[in-house]
Amino acid sequence: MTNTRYTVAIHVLTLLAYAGPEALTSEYIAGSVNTNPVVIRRILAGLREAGLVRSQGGPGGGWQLLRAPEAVSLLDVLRAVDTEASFPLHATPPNLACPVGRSIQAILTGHFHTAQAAMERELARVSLRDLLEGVKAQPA
Amino acid sequence: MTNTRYTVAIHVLTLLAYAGPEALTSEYIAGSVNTNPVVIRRILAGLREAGLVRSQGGPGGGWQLLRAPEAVSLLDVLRAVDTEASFPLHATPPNLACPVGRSIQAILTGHFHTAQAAMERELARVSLRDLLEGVKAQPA
DNA sequence: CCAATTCGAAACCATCATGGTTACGGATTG
DNA sequence: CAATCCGTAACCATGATGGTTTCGAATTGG
Repeated sequence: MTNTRYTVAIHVLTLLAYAGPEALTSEYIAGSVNTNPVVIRRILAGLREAGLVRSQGGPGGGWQLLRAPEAVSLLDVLRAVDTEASFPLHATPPNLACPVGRSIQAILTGHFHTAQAAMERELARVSLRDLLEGVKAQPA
Repeated sequence: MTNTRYTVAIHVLTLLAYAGPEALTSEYIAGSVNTNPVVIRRILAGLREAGLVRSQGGPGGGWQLLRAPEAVSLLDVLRAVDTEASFPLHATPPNLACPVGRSIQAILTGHFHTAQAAMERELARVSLRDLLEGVKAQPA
């Protein structure tokens, strides 16, 4: 999994929280992330669908955070980008004539879900505000 | 991450545990997983480096589990295949001239590590023996 | 010693996800 | 009306992944 969208999404949301009510353009944001504005718009489009941000066209437009930073958890962001962080099963279905092949997927699904849930519990404990505090505590 | 090696590794190890002391050939194992023998050998080569299995060439050869099923956890398997399950950071380094860009990676690394650790704690609680019991409890 | 078996490893390929880029239309602002 | 900015499609290079073929080497057992 070399999918960096989750990290970029968190970065961008933290930047928006840092900026407060001011709208930031995708070009400006891309300057902080160090990538292309279209990449930023793609990711922010998903976050908009999740109700986390809004966009505004035209001069003076850009992107704004719709919730208070303490009301957005890292789990919220994960759900918004939906980068299926779980464990993928087999590429091709196992042999159903084999006792192990027949049942392994159902068994693993349960255990993977439990592990995933434990991870999500931790992500739910961290908010954008926590990240902001970390950023501001940074030495110049 | 559409990396199925972890799931296949667990499947194969469960199959070896199911077979007991008998050695299974990569071709036989591939029949259960429903893939190519070389794919199986590739994955098992990694598990051998981790000390989980051994291989034997020639007629009557094949693969055997080196530990008791209850002594192999899903976390052991994850470490063995080392499919960096964590969250990748930025594709290109963020802009260090931006306060958020400068500090976001270090901050996220800590939180990601905490979440990853919680997931691994759950994986450590499940052993191959648990999976075997699930397989054997399966209706014919 | 020989033949069959099995792994080991390299090489190659098709497929797919990803991030980056260009381009252009549409909406908004002033 | 002109400038700004998003929305979206299209295209591309890159890399990871799983599958496949092939051949050599080691081992086993007659």
